[in-house]
Amino acid sequence: MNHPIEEHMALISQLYPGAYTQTVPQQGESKSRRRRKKSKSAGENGSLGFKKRKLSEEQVNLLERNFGDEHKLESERKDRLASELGLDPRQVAVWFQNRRARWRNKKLEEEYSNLKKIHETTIVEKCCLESEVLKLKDLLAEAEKDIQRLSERVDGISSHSPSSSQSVGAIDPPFFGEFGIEGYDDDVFYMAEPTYVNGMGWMNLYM
DNA sequence: GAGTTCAAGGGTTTACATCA
DNA sequence: CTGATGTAAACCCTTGAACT
Repeated sequence: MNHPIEEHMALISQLYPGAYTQTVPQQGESKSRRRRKKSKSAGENGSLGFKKRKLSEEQVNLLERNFGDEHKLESERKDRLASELGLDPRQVAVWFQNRRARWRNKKLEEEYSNLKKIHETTIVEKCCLESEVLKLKDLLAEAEKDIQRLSERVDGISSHSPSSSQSVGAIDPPFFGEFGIEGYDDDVFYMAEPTYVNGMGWMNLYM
């Protein structure tokens, strides 16, 4: 009694003469693992030469639907699909392998484009932060100039006054009050520890 | 004729069976 | 039980025919 798959393969051989005839095991022959032999040219063996056959639209549609359900192909499903599609189970397995490879490539491409987007927005963000740093540096320079001017003014006043130490103490608090800073000594911009804001560690380079 | 697509080839790995 | 050997199938990367 013939195996159903072998009967099926015989039917395929009838439907597609010349295609896969090399891979269909003959009566009493053990099933070979290796499929077709590589042919140097299609017409080398005349009508017996291998001709690559494209799967039909319906076959591909059914395969795609099955792939959508589950990317992995168990042996039972492979045989069932093969018989539904009129294909060799090996062809179904190959199709799934190739389809998984295409799926992986697509995934990789998507991942790459997502990373690219993230990189681009990070670059823009970095530029904004850099220009912010420049603005703040300008402000800092201005403030330092103000400090310099005020301390020169204080020096000028104190040189005419006998109680110089008192007047300096009287002038300082209102000056820092202007910047909304209280309780600081003259080292206003000293930072004891590097202050890392989320993802902004690089800012310390400018400090 | 160069580039792309896709079924299939071929090598490797893994799981299981058999045997000494 | 265990290690060696064989076989089948799954997987991955490459190849080559067909198509654009």
